[in-house]
Amino acid sequence: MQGPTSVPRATGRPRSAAADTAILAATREALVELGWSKLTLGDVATRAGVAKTTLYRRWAGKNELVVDAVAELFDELELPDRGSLAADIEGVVLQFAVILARPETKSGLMAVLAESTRDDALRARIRASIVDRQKRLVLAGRARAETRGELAPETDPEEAARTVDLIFDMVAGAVVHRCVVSAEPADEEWVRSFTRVLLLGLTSA
Amino acid sequence: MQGPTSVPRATGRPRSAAADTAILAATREALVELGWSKLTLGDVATRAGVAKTTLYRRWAGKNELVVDAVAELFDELELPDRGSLAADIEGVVLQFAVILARPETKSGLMAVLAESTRDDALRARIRASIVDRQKRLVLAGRARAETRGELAPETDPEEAARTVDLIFDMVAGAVVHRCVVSAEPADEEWVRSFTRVLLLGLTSA
DNA sequence: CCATTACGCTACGACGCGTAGCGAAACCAC
DNA sequence: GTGGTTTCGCTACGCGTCGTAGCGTAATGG
Repeated sequence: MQGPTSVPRATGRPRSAAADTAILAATREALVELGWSKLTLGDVATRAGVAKTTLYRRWAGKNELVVDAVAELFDELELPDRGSLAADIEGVVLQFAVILARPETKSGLMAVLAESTRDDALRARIRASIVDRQKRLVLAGRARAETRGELAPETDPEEAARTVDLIFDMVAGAVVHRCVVSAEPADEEWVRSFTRVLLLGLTSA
Repeated sequence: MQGPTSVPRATGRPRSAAADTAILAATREALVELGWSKLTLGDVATRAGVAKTTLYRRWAGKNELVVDAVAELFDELELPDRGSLAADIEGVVLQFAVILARPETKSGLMAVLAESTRDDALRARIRASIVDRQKRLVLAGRARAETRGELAPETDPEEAARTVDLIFDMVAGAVVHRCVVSAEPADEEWVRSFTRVLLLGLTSA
């Protein structure tokens, strides 16, 4: 999912990897300054120092380009061991909030999500590049909590999958809504309150 | 917040109210068929049977038009008394999910939210027309639960406001994420699971 | 050296945007 | 009625972006 058409030809002049990174960086820069609707591919090409045609040879359009540009922002998410399930969740939620606080993340992610409601291929690309990629955090956190004895190991795999999806919807949904719609900072205090409600709801079973 | 410039002139030809409703309906229809980015104001005007200039006399642009068109969709939300707090929440969450399942709601709402990240005036319009307008449901549900004795009355008004905001972020965020990002139906089973976690988290205080 | 592919550049038609100008229509005050 | 005022439908226009085609050049491998 990284980059455009990831099929390297055996012969001929190879594609410039530097151009890829320059284009994606220029896209994020343009997202910050212009937002989604005023972002033009010609402007991105100029910022990146490449020709507009080069951009069109690698990406089909605005949507695909922005998905790749935004996806890289989420790769820095980690799940450091903070000793308890509550602390682990607070940590990763706070990281998520920091990334979402950036204007390029908000503008880009929301816009491609809006487009994905009428474009199944785009939605699949988003899921593969961003959503499913980060669901690993939920799985890792659950596994770590089970080894600590904080959570009972789930026997039914289908039920476990449903729970993971529910947690992901609740965490990502609440943080996005807080940052984008309510437009107020998801700071430590808010994250603590949210984590407390979530964890109490999950463990009071 | 209803309609465009809500200052009726004392003299002169009055603005056609039928044109307003026709334009908003045409906007929703175009959102279903074309989505946000391919929606053009010329096309909307043709569908509504009005001139393009008439449209520009009432709305400043695509953003404001779609906000008003989408806001009407949420006005049908109600909070019928179902006997218990859990049932009340399940009912309103399910209504919310039904509205969000419509393609015009998903495409329109997500798009204007994306634009609002770079436009403070638009964000204010969204909050006034949609978000704050529906926060009444949370307040009504809490009040009803207090009279039932299911919830202890909150004494600190500031703490109460924070709790209402948190609940709203969790409910709206989770449903939106489920419908738009996960792209799976927020059916009765999912709503029951979600409500159970939310309610247990809130009442285990 | 030659085939192959990527690159930069220019130019082009197509299309939506947002506005200006016009005559006709609908309303109110007198 | 009559005049003043505002809206409406229509046409036309300049502007900017889109996405593509064509060309010569640069970079790789056989």
